[in-house]
This record gives sequence, C-alpha cells and structure tokens, in this order.
Amino acid sequence: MEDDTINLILHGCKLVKDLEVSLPNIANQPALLSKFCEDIIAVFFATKQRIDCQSHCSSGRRLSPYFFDDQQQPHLLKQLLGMGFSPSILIPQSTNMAGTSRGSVTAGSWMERRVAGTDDVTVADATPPGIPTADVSAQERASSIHSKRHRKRNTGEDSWTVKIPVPKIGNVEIPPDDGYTWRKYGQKDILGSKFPRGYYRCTHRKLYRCPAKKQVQRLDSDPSNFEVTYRHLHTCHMSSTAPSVPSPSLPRLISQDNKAHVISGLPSQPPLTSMASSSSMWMPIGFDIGGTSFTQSMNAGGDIACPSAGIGAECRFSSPVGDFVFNHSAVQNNTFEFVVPYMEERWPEGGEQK
DNA sequence: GCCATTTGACCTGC
DNA sequence: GCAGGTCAAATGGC
Repeated sequence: MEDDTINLILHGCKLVKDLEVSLPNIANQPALLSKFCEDIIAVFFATKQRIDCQSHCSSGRRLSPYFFDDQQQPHLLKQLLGMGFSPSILIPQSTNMAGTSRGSVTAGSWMERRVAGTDDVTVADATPPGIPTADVSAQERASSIHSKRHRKRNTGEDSWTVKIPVPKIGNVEIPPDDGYTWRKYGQKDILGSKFPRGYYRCTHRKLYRCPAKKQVQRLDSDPSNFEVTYRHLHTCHMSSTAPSVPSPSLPRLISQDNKAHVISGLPSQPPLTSMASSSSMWMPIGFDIGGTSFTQSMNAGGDIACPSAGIGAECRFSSPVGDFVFNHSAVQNNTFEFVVPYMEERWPEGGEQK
C-alpha cells in the first residue's frame, strides 16, 4: 500500500478524533457537524477509492487521484498539502479554473476542465460560455452540419471499470442501482461476447450537460458479474437545481451494508461533497440582491428560488458554513444555477472552530 | 404529453 | 471493411 494511502487513513482518524473532542461544543450546530462529517467522508472515501483502484482497476488504467472540493473544503485541501501530499494527486475540483471568477462559472467551463487531458470532447462540450445550455440537441444538430462529430473509442482514458454481481433476485438484465439515474441509449452485440453491451448516459445530460456514461456488459467468463465501464464524471450534482440529486455513494454503502461487500473497484463517482449534495437540512439564510436583502429557507440539497433577480444577477448570502455567491442562471428560470463559495477562510488551519 | 427503452441505421476509429 | 459507439424514429408506460 502506498504511503499516501496510509497517511490519508491516519489523517481521517485524526479528523474523527477532532470531531470527538469538539462534539460537546458543536452538538447543537448541525451545519458544523455536517461539515465535519463531510470532511471525514471525503478523506475515507478517497482512501477507499484509491485502495479499490489499486486492487481492481484494469492494468494500464491510471490510478484515480483524490478529488477534494477546494471551494467547500479549502481547509482540508490545505491540510493535506501541508502533510506532504503531492498536489498532482490531490485534484481540487476547481483545477484549471482559468478565466472563471466568482459567480461566473459555467457548466461548460467546468465540464471542459474535467475532460481536459482527453480529446473526447463532443461538439456539445465545446459550447462557448454564455450560450444557453438547455437546447443541447439543437446545438449538436446545428454544429454537426458544420463540423464532423468527433468520436473516440474507449481506450481507457478518463474511464474506469468495476465488476458488479448480477442481482440474485429481480431483473438480472439490469445492473444494481449505483445511485445515479441513467438513460439507456443503445445496445449492441459485441463480437465474441454472448451477452449484448448496454450503453447508458446520465439522465441529466441535456439539462445539465452531464457527460457521464456507462457501458454494462455481462461477462462471458463469469455471467454472475456485470462489467460496468464508467466514462466521465457526473457534473449534474454541481447544480443546486438538479432535480434528483443522488445520495453520495458512501452513505449508500453504509446504509446497505448487506451489499457493501459485493461491490468492487471504483464507485461510479467520488463522493459528492459540494453543498448542493450534502445533507438535506433546511436552514434560514439571508442574502442580498443588488443591495436588497432577502431571507429564505434553503434546502441544502435542493432548490433555492430567486425572488426577483434578473438573469445573470449575482447574489450572495452568509451561512454558518461560509459565504456564498449565486449566479442567477439563464437556464433555470428564476433559480440559481451555480453555487460558488465566496472565498473566505472560515476555519483557518488549526482554528478554534474545530 | 413526457420520458424511457428498443432497435436499425449511421458514423468513425482502427 | 469491420466493429464499437451513437443517433433518432418508433413504441410503450405512466
């Protein structure tokens, strides 16, 4: 096992101890508790991901880096870097955010960052910022007239494979739910395989330009297992307005421990650590739009309505877990599409709040 | 009416 | 030319 992995486990243990020590003081502060738990989950999930990948990833496939949300968890990222972790394996989610400033992040820019390093970028992926993203199909159709669609066969870049057992009960043709919603867009008989390969993409592909895909195939050599190849990470959970924010994989595994032992390899996605996907508690928030203050209950896992701001308006609010800026989206009428932390270190390294 | 699935046709890398 | 991957019309369920 790599030293990095062991150090990460030790750091996770330290975070748990910190939580234990702080518990009497923060027991009645759900936001802080949630934040503590998120950090712990992020560290241990990244560790598990790393271990599983070392054990199960097909040869030649690159090891998954640790993904941490440097906007929601800047203190965590800083701590890990301070511990001597290589910046190259601690991939902050805002890596390469060149040109994106507070309140101006677009789905396109984010997704292009995530697929950077591969040339598997579709016409839709390359849509310049500023173009409304709702009608992706129209853009694709229009673009395909002028440019050839670029397709690249799956060579293992930006993809990973997991083995999932065929359910003993229920429909054996459908692999077990992995926490995300998928839409089947094709099925193909593969040469030399007894079983057809199913092609799935994220249900939220159009609305949120989520590039995630997976291929599901029963193994000839072991029909009791599916081989599921995931390609690209989900971006749909980045939106605070996503209609069905899936629960993070880790809690699913914990809550369904009768299944936990049968899943090998990488999960479908690193843990969802952004605020949009955290515990669905309600908290009152105050924010101002153009100098006018509003107060509203915000479901951390759901929508937040914009009372009167126009498209493109920047709104900010303070919460117990930090200051945030919303960019009023042109895609979802009257809702805020992107949540961007207002950069202020609430918990400086070794701060008293922990 | 909306959304998911099916499936033959088409596109593209090898 | 072949085979994997994707598209899109048809169809069905809710």
